[in-house]
Amino acid sequence: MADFLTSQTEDFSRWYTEIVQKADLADYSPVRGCMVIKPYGYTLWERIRDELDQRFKETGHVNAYFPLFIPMSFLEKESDHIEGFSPELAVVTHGGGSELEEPLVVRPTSETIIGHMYAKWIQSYRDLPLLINQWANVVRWEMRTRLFLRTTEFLWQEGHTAHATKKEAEEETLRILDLYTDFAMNEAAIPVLAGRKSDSEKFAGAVDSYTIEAMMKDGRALQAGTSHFLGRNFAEAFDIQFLDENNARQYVWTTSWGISTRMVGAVVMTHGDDQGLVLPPRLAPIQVVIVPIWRKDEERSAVLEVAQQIQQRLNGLVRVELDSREEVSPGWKFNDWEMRGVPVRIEIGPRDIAKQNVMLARRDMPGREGKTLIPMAELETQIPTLLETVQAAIYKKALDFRDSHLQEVDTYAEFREALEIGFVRAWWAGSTEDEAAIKDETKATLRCIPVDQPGGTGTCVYTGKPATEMAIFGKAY
RNA sequence: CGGGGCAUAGCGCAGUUUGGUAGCGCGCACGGUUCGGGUCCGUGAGGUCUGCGGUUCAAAUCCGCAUGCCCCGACCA
Repeated sequence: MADFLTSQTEDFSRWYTEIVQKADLADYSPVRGCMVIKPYGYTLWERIRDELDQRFKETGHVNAYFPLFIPMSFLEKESDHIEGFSPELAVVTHGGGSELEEPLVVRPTSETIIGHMYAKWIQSYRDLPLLINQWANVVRWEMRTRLFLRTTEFLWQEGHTAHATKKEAEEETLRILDLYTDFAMNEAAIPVLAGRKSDSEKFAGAVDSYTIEAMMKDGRALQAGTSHFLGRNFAEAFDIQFLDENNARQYVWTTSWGISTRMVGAVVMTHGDDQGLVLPPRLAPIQVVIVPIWRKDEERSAVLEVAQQIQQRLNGLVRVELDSREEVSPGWKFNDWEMRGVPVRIEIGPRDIAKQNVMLARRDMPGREGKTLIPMAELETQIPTLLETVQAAIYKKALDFRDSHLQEVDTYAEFREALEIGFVRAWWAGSTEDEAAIKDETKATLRCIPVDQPGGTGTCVYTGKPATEMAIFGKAY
């Protein structure tokens, strides 16, 4: 195995920390809990951002930008909201050399300031629905941080919508949940469980929170995106009212939803292996890398010339890069690009040029079995197909892993045993206190009550009461 | 914020027990060699030993305080 990287089985969490740094995704900053996202990691985030943004636009949303600073008093207007966030707020008390009259909060999320503005902007039912998203940084003062998974400052998008009816707002909440699910599966190749959060796990200020839960390669759960139905909580707190068709004053119904740079961590921990990152082709900053191989000087220019031709032919078709570095050997480059998770590698040397072939190597199938020799003429047709094949293959692999680590159980004894392996699905009719007790006893939390239910009834795995829903439990990040 | 650990070259570490002029591997620079799965050899650059204070003829080493980071618990996208 690779001796430059701790293996996943030896210490998964160490593997994660090492690969994030070695693959140049991110680096630690001088400020506690913060990270620098390096160009390769940021490009990956840009790919995530662009795909999501396109989906938001397709569903009628527009982007705007709201300020970083929020008056402290705004957060206090919604009691659950301030209670949930106050322990993790960064507060600015001084500006321009003197103490501020009212402290400013660095946004942990923007419901309040957006609520304030929506109250101004919304007058009539004709102003609704209002569908705005923003791409922003937010700050939450976390106790324990990990690169991408939980940092003091992180990047995300937060959508904030206002609707005339409860039904519309609930539909919006679920539409976004579907959108997130679709993104996770089709772009990030991450199978997720979409469902509702329990009361104890839901967003501070929400009526209902929905989540997409992903399983990492160590069997632990990662909340990869959330969509909240906020009811009229923020509408009442910020007095967001409109006149309906009958000239009656009504409060709006709002939603909010977000996906953050944590998604980068989800990609890393879903697909990575002992050689390093394995990136899904649709999100990979570099989809194809060309590694030229030569022995003698006279071969060098010939090989490089063909390699450049290949690059030009593929340019525009896929994201391709030519590695013409002379100070490292081809073998070194193979390992280097595998560590960085590039989905497909083209190897081209004098032998191939003589026969007008190129060697293709798949990142998801290390070693010889992932290599295919193809005629050079077929590059334009074979490469895009191969990328889609790899995309499908890594999704299948992740899905098989998830399914083989998710067990359905009837008894609490089985429940505890199954948690050692991964997720548990069980009938559930417990209370918030029961959830807390389970967490004490097993360290597992209720991840979600899946949208897709088997139907029928059963017996609650913990309380023994009759249950109408099944829930997913797991140990979470 | 509670419990534990660590801080020495860009990175990973030894040296600290028993105080005596700073060392190894990787990386980096240069030269050569190699190149179809992390080549090999040589030369070289690089350190207020986290900070402040104390003990001592002498401190990376002993003592005190401070700071930062990592791991384990309570909170979280």
